[in-house]
Amino acid sequence: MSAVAARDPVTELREAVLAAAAVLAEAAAGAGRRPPARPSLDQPKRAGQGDYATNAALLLGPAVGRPPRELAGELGQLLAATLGDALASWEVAGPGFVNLVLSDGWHRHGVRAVLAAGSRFGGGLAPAPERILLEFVSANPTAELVAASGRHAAFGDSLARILEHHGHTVGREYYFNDAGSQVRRFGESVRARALGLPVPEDGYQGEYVASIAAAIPEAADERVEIDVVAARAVEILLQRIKSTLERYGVRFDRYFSEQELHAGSPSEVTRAVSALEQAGHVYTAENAVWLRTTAFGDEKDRVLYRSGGEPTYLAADVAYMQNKFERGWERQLLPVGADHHGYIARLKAAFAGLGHDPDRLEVLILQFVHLVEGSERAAMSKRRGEFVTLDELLDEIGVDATRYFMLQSSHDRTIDLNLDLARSQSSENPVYYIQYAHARIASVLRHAGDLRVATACAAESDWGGPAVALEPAERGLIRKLLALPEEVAEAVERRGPHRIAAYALELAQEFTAFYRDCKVIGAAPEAVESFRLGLCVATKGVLVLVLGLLGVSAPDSM
RNA sequence: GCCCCCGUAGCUCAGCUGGACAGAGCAGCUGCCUUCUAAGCAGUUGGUCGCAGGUUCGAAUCCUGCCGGGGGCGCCA
Repeated sequence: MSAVAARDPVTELREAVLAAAAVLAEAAAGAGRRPPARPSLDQPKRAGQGDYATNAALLLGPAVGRPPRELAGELGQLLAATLGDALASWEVAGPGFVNLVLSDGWHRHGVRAVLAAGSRFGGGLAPAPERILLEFVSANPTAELVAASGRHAAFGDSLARILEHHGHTVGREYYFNDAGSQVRRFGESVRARALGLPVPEDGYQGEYVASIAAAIPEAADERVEIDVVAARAVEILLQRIKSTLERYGVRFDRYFSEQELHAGSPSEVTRAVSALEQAGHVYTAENAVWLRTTAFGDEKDRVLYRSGGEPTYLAADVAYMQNKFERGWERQLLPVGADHHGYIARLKAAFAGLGHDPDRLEVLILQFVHLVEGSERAAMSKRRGEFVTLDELLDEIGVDATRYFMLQSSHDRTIDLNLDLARSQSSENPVYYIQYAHARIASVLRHAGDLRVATACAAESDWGGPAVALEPAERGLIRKLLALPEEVAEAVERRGPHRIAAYALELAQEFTAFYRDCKVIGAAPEAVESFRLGLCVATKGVLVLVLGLLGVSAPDSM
């Protein structure tokens, strides 16, 4: 818990509102009485409704049996007393909102706070920091990464960055299946290609398989076991996947091989299943070994070992979850594709069966990325080889546009990707608008010169007093900067990087309005120029910060 | 049949643990480059928030039903 970071002006303001609401609640109904819901502190969209507005009195009214507008008046008086000079004016509005107008001094102080916090601004606010393991992408190394993987990669990477900024410790892992039937099938497809034979019906048809086969001299040698060919092929593909991810700016702490879980005696899979067995959740029927997931709300029990004795993927997944837990990760996040939704219940059941709190395993569903051609929806099947690879997408529209495109939508919304449209519109991607704002600031600062900027940003610099009124565009930009802490908190709470993408765009818009209305270089008196330079530096810092959270670059010129 | 997600402006989407006349980008139309970057700015056109009920002082937001789109219901993952 960072005391410095917690002292951002909006958090202070929110605390003041909560405190005032609590005073009113207690006065009405005795100590211990609290408002029924958390009062809002919004920035109203419409002019004339204050810089901030709270519905505290509206929530309190029914709870204490008094008219909201009357309570709102008392709330305003309490706030005026608490906030002193920071509050320029307040009013009761509508059914009982309290609209607050903050002073120019409060706004100037806000810019100082942003500058002082630097790259830590808006961060470190997690009330209870946790050790979180985020497993994402985890695409099987039987094909190159497809465009849809770009969504998973961008989502997971950005979420990790946001969680870290909020104060959590995050581990990023890519789990890959290098055992089991799909891998064997892949090996068979590679061999078929090497021998010039038709690829099996249920095999992998894509052209890339031929290039893999060509890279494995022993693939055509039928004396070499298929598992060896499969292993070599997996190794090659994993390398390709890693380089694509690197190009995409996505980092993993570890690539976790499924085979690790099957190795040793007893293996981790064996140990995990034993643990479930000792807890009484395992039984044998029809020669197969079953996990009683129905005891935890699943609709039917699931097989751990098939009748032939082979472990299922579920068995390995259970072992991996246990492995993560034993390494000290207290929360596990697992973004998966929408086609895995039926898998959630059994994973949570197994997690609970191992004795863990199922709330600490969060499976997040990412809806699909649909490839659209014209108005047709095209299928993307890895086996048939009909897909756009992530590399192709990056070739076409670049890393920054791809990441922003993937991150701007909420994870529960399907993304339609029209390659032609993406190509023709890539220059209209909002990401460039944001980057452009950053480049403009960089240009302004270049014109001012390092020395001038440094003196302007010094803590003791003169930024003008009450005699110099701030422009509306300045005040608006400052409030947008100060909104970052709650935006980050919101993005964390919802596991929603798209909130940061939207915020970045709004911030760029506010800056552009400021740039339009407020000349920086040469503004008079000098204190105004100093203040505006400080505001530019603060804005640039926050843009760098949020673009960083999205994994997007912040160029100094465009 | 059962389960999950979505249905907001011509297009792509924010807003959805209820709040004050519905937001942005793009596209369209009209203007603006001797002025800190025109990848920009100003103005303008455009929406019964899928439909119908319900809860509420107040519903795009919560509940129910229906319609439409996507996905899932194997000893595949």
